[in-house]
This record gives sequence, C-alpha cells and structure tokens, in this order.
Amino acid sequence: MDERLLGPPPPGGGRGGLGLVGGEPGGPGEPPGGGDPGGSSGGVPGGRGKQDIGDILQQIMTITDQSLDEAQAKKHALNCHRMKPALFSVLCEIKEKTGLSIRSSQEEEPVDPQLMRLDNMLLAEGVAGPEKGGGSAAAAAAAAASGGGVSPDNSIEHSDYRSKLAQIRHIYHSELEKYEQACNEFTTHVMNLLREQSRTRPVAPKEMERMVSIIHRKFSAIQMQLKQSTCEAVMILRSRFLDARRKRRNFSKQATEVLNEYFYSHLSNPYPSEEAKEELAKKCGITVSQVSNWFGNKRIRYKKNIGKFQEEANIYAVKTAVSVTQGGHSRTSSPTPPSSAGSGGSFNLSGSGDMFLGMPGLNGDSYSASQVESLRHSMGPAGYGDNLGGGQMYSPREMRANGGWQEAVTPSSVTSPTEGPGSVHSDTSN
DNA sequence: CCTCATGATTTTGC
DNA sequence: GCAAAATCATGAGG
Repeated sequence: MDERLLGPPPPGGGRGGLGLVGGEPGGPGEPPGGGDPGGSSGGVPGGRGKQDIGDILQQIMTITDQSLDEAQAKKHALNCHRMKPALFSVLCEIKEKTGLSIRSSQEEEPVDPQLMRLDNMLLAEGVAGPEKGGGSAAAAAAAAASGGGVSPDNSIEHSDYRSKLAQIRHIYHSELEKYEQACNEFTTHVMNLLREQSRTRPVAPKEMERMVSIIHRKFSAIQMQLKQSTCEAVMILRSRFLDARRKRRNFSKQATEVLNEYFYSHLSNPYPSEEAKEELAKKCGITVSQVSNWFGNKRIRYKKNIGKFQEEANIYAVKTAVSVTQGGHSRTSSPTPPSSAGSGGSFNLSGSGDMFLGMPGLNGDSYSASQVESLRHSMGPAGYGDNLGGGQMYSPREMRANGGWQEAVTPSSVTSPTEGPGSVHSDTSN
C-alpha cells in the first residue's frame, strides 16, 4: 500500500521490488495500475469504457511500445534532473514515516517459544550444538530418562542408536546449511534488485533491512519445519531405542557367573552394597540397576525354590573352594569379620569385598569375589559365623533385609560343598 | 508351539 | 527409598 503514497512507480519498477517477496506481511498489494507501464506517462488514452475489447487490446499493444519509449525518456530525464537526489531523499523520508510506521509493530519479532523448545531439544539430543560427543550425551540422556543409567560402552543397540542419531544429525546440518545458503543467496539477490531499483524509486535503507528480515523470517519458518521434523525423527529413534532396551536379553555367561559367584559366596547376606554393585556391574558389563534387578530376582527365586538352586549353589561353592585352595591368596590378616561390625556386613566394608572385587581375575575368570568369601570361610571361626548359619549377627540393616531371607536361606550346605543338597532346611520353600 | 528361564517392571509393605 | 513379591515379556530349547 505504501507504493501508492509514493505515487506511480516508475516503469518496470512497480513489480520488481516488494512483489518479489511474495508473502510479505502487510501485503505487497500491487497498486492499481502499478503494472501499467504507461500509467503515469500520460500516454494512455482515456475512454476505455465503451470500446470493444479487441480495440482496447490493439490500442494497448501499440500504446505500450510507445509509452515504454516515452517512459525510458522520462526516466532518463528524471535521473539527470538536478533535483533528483533531494527529491529522492524526501520521498524516502515520507516512505519511511508512512510505510514503516504501519509495520513497526511487526518489526520486533518475538522469540518463538516453540522454536526455542525445538532448539533446546535438539541441543539436548545432541543433534544441534557442538560436534561429536553429542551422540553419547544424547544416549546418556535417553538412558537417564529411561531411569536406568546405562554403561556407556555396553550394548549393541547403543552404538546403533548413536549411529542413527549421527545420521539424523548429519542430515539436519546439511539441510540447515542448504537453507542458510539459499537464504543468503536469495537475500543478496533481493538486495541487488532493490539496489537496482533504488536508482529509479525511493528505497530507503530501512526498507532494505526490513526486506532482509522478512526474508530471514520466511527462511526461519522453513528452518523451523526442518527442526520439527528432526525432532520427530529423534523422538521416533529414541522410542525405538528404548523399546529395544526394554527387550530382554540374557546376560553373558561370564556375567552370570560373576553374579552367581557373588551371590553364593554372600549367601548369608546377598545384598551387595552400592560399591559392590558398581564393581559387579563393571565386571559384567551391565548397569548397576541391572545388578540390582538380578539380585532381586535371584534372592526371590532362590528363596522360593532352594532345592532347585542347590546344585548351582554347590557348584559355585566348589568353585570358591577350589579357588581358595589354589588361589594363592595368603591373606591371613584381618579376614573382615563378617557382619559382626555394624552397618556394612561383609561387603560393605569397603576394605574387603570391594578391594577384592576390584582385583582382576588372574586368568580371566573373575572369581576374586568368591575368593574373598572362601578365604573368609577357611580362616578362623569368625569367618564361619557368617555363612554357616550359626549364630549370625546381622547388622540392623541385615536384620531388616534378612527378615525374610534368613528363614529360608543361609543353608549350611551351600558354602560347604561336602554337604549334600538334602541338608537344606527349606522351611519357607514351596 | 509349548515350556521354562530370566531380565524387567510394577505393586506392595516397611 | 529399598526390598520382597507378583507379574510381564521375551529368549531359548525341546
């Protein structure tokens, strides 16, 4: 609309400028007659009303050529006019005052909250933001979100997830680059056009700025779409990843061995401390919560059916016994009197269990945990008190924990391989 | 396909 | 919040 205030656009100029930016807010409304090259030249004959269309057309055809020439001449004359610069600046001023004031409200673009959300999410997911490492961060975030905490080097799905995320990231960035490039190209193109036009019509610098911002807004809308679809892709990937994690997969044999070792060697009190869990998790290549799950399941299932697990228990007991006899651990000092001390119980005393847990198995078989316990068994009566079901002195916590546990378990047979399975007192077993 | 084993999740009690 | 118990869901073996 502002065009009209400026009077008729110069020939050929009416369309070029603002019309380019198709959806300009406020409407690039062509002024009536703006497209008529002869509109201002006065060459257009009046009396269009009652003539035949054919006649009109014919006239227009002939007149247009005529008026174009005329317009060229006028344009030249105008450009050479000594008052032109002054006139130009005045026109610019008027235009600014009128045209821009209308849009002033639209000028300041509020930060789109949705865009912010998308940006934040992409950042959090590691799609946007700094290169590399983002993937693992995102995976960690995903893991955290799933409530588990996953060992970062573990699963196949994990690397799969990361690679997929990297893929998305790559696509996102290349698309973003493309958009940016296109935006820049388009902007310079428009700027050039405007500059070109500024020779023939008043184009204030502010108008150019506005145009640029309009273009940027348009392109940022496209970018937003890109971000949105990227977010969706990430969400889908994530949900798939989480679903995949949900799928049960048996632990490795070695992991089960390690866990069982610990379980049967701490049968009187199979409640690993946080540190012990962490060590076990590290050893088994699983998460701490998985360790917790495992022990939870193990305890309940063992208790429910001791008979069934007896064989297993004996196997591990034998193992521990063997590992003791040939283990070469000649620790005779401080065998960590189990459970006589208050809180920790056998494995809570970090000096004992954890230290052993931390020791890598000599030959790859990580039996150190059981070695500790076995060592304890073979050392002094204090050690036996723990596992032989004699007078057990549990810490308050153990008491609580074993409230249900000690009734069913602490079988004397388990830790002494010489005894048969029959000796289990399965008072609570079904 | 059925059954069992087993890891994970949910519910419940403390 | 932790552990027990129940339950779900899936993998593996027959």
